[in-house]
Amino acid sequence: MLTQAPKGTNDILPDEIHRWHRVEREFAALCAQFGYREIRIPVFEHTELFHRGVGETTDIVQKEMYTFDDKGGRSLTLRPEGTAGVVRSYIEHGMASLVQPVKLYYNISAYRYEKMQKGRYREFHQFGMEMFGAADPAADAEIISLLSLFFERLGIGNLSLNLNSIGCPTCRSAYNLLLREHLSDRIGSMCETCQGRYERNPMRILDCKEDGCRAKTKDAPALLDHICEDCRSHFDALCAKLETMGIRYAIDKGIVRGLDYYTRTVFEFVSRNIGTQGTVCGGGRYDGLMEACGGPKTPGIGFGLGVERLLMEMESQGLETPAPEAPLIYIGAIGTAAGDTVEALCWDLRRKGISCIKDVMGRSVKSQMKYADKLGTRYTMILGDNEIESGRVALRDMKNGESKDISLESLADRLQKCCRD
RNA sequence: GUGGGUGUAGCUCAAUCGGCUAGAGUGCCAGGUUGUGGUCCUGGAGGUCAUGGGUUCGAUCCCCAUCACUCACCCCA
Repeated sequence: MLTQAPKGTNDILPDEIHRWHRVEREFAALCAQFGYREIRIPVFEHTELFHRGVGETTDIVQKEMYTFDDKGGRSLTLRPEGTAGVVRSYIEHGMASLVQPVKLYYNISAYRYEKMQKGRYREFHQFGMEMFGAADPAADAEIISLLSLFFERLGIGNLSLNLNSIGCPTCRSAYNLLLREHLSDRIGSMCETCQGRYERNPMRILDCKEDGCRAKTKDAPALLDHICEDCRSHFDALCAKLETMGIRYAIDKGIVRGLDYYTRTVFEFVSRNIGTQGTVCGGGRYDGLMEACGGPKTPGIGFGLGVERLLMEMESQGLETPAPEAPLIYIGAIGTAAGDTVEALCWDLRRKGISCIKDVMGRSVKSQMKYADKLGTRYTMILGDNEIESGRVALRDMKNGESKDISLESLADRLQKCCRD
């Protein structure tokens, strides 16, 4: 226990951190390019916020939250996703009075108490983005196009983009009536969960994986075919825009999205090669959320993108991220007197911005060379009494093993030139 | 929450049909004459054989439980 990370958590080790940096950099750059600004929100919030912002009926709220009381008796919860916190921040800081739309992005960890498996962890990481104030399908198109470009920049191919509209509260309640009617004569023979869904949220029945239930819902009406005129034209406009940009998508009438606050557009980017948890990114429009959280009526759209899954997908596609460069030079020392000189020399180089490594273990010359080799430094040099006296050293290029006799004084200049190449 | 698989060195894995100090490769550390890496050679450190019970003269091996890891269901990033 003492020496084991909690279930569902992972260390991100030095050997792999460059992959994270790469996608983080790429995402931040792209967001900036599209005019989104970064926001950082707390890891925990008042529990109430998630009840409201994620939805009482969701699995997340019902059984997956890390909730605890602090010493002041407040109920707090580790964020299970990012949107609710961002919405809270929007309201708290009066962002309604900022230039509209308000375009935000974030890079967060999130926490859900779940049984873990491939691609699903208790602590995981998300890139996310929210745009507030724009109800137009152009906003939906912008968000989706940004994602599409993100994957393109990373070299990720064949993620499929699935698209659906789940309408607005008005057309959804009309549809729910229709669906109940359609199922009324057979609901008795369906699974227990579905019977529960029948009253609460009949749409979810269509999402049931039980074979028996599936067969019985095969010919059920699809919500997409029964949305109102406004929702329909919103959806059609979005599709048209995607086509204009050459972004390929598939309409999937089955996407429901677990979170209660979604309206109209829902979408996901799905991978087929990283296991059952193939949803790399899921998002959609949530025009009712801001109001539900006590803010001004404000349309919104956003997504969450699973970073672990993104990295898994990249790995499965054989996309390598080059490891960062090794330090430029290793400077070895023979004897304690030389050690002091090397110390001073390194300090000088480091202040000049040159990356150099020296011995801190009092090792033999041979060991120091082996060490330099393992570090992969481009150059090495060894300083002893002779060098200090003559002011000249052998600068060794580790790639070809050749040494050049140079003056100690010229070292910094030479190395700085190397850095520029 | 339900079900399956797996737990031996930092890593990848052996072995003992139940029997002496549990092995290899790799990695790590150090040496291979006095001041120079990669290959090679030698040596060293490193294991409560996941944990706790049980069966047995004797368990790393058999049985049970627990825990962890892992995959799938549910659901989602």
